[in-house]
Amino acid sequence: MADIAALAGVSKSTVSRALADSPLVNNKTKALVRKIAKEKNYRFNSAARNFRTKQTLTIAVIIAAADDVEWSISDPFFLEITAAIAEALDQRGHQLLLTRTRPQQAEWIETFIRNRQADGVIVIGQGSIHTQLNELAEQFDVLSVWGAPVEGGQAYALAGSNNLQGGRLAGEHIAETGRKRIAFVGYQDHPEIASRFAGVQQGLAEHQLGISSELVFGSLMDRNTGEKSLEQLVNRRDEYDAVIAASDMQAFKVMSALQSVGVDIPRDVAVIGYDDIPAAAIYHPTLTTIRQDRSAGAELLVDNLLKVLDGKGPSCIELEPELIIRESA
Amino acid sequence: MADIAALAGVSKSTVSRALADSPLVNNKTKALVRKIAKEKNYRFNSAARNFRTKQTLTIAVIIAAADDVEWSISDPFFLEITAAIAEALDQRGHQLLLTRTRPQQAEWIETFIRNRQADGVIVIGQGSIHTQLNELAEQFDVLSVWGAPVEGGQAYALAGSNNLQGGRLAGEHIAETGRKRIAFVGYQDHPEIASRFAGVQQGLAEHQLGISSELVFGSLMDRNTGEKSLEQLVNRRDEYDAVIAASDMQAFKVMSALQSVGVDIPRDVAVIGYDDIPAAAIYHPTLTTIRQDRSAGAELLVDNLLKVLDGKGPSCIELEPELIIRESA
DNA sequence: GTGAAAGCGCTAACAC
DNA sequence: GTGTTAGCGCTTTCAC
Repeated sequence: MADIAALAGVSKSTVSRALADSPLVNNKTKALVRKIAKEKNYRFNSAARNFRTKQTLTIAVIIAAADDVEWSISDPFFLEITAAIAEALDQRGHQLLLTRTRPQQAEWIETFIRNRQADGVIVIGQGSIHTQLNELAEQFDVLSVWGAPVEGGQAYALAGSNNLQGGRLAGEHIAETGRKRIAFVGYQDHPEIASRFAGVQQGLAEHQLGISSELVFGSLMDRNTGEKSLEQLVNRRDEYDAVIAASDMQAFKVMSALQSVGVDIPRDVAVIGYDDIPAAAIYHPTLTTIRQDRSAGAELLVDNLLKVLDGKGPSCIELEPELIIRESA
Repeated sequence: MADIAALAGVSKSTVSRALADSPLVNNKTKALVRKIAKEKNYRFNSAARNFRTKQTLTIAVIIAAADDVEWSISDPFFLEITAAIAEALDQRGHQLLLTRTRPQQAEWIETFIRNRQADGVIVIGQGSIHTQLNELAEQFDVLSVWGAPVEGGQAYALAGSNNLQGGRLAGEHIAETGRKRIAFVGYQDHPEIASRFAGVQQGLAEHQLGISSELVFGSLMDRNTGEKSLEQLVNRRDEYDAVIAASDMQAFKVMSALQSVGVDIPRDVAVIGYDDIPAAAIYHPTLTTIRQDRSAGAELLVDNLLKVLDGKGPSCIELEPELIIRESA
């Protein structure tokens, strides 16, 4: 920068201002400085700038894993929304620091912020750390979370799809296609899944249907109990004619296991998923599911965070999910 | 830091050294300083540290898209290897800056490095920008690429699975299961896919088999021609009894399309993929495929990069892929 | 409209 | 083994 200043016959300050497009500096000077900077292939040193301005224009993204549930890594939905966040951040002039999942996240997030490695943090999935996230959000206004509203509210900005409505859409659709004996698969300790389940119940109730408790199965992605749940599900295959799964990946597991024992989908059993990941359109039969819009979700997460960083209060917004009818239900 | 120094009755330098665990500083002093730092909840300012040390301990990751080929975003393999890189970097004390894909990558990468936003760059997939990558690597020794060796060699560090061998495994397996009329699906302008195809040919040749040119189809992921290729593939379904696909996602598309018109897999047509993404074990029938180890690949990419950053020459390493036999072939 | 100068928080020569 | 000091490259106040 000093070199540019010397070449242009002005001071470093003027160069700085010219490059920052400050209205203070004369247009002619500005043009000259910029021309020289371009010729000399000048690039600002962002380490110095970050240091000086005390902001990094960088946002950290964490994929929160629910304990014991292999949900995060193997599920394309989380990775896709991360990619969408990268895009949204880029459009707004920010960068994305991708971090590895860790159990003791809350403490870790704090270190992260205080170290000034990122201006803010986006957490995908509340997992089971809502309380810690809340405490953290009360100290630092830098949190934006993808998940579901929690009883008692939350101090952090929240975005998510309307899981209750999504569940209802699934329940209604299943009921409308004439199915009577419904099974549900998913990890209900998770706020989002709990809402989906509640929605399913509502949707079914509108048609005088319900889910009997023996037909509620735990997550098929659980490292410890997933196998067993799937086995039970297969064993009881005569007791239901439809399965509502909490995610597409689980729906695939259900279909594959049932198909292996000769069950025809959807003739014998209808299956419906949640997320609408790309594979949903490719599976045979193609998967009926509830679509969550990742791009819209990502933009919401980013805008929410930027608002919070700007000193505005945390918002809580839910996107409307959409029923995508395909072959499986 | 000044505060900690004052509280401990030592100088800032000593605090800096104590926290960096320098052998220069007396153990007693060190313990005292660390105790106070901990009590006061001191966190170093990484912006300042980056500025001072001229390194960020951050690595940028780019997912390179081949033009017109919707390969990157919708394919879980790329996202998974990204997650594995995050893990590998973390273990080595580095962070991962995730960047959005852009057409004019080469120029962009340069800006990136000169801005000192990252110490190095990992590019996933060479796409069609091998030449630019090479030019860049000659200027800056900060590049590590996932892909396939290119004729004439490359100036950047390269890691990838041995695609020739992977292709051969697929070809041999198909031949050994008694299939005679083989089709291939994939985008051969891509160096990795070209190698896979060559390997397939070799594997088949060992059994006096080959692929007739009418049975070589373009990528099913191509935004413009993908649909048409798939349609052709279905129309000619009586002309082949096996399909070798360049990726699992394409294999799924093939299976789904064939199943929809009543083709039984694997009885009528065997299908084999490449990657072994999680869904491969879930699809019905489960997918026979060539496994690329993402964790090993990610570690290789990171270690290669760290070596290059350390001033050592770029290495070129191929991982041995593995045939995973399941139901589809 | 421009320049001079201070200083962000840390590390690393260098001195003792 | 510890302290003193300089300085990384930039932005921004303050003075003119």
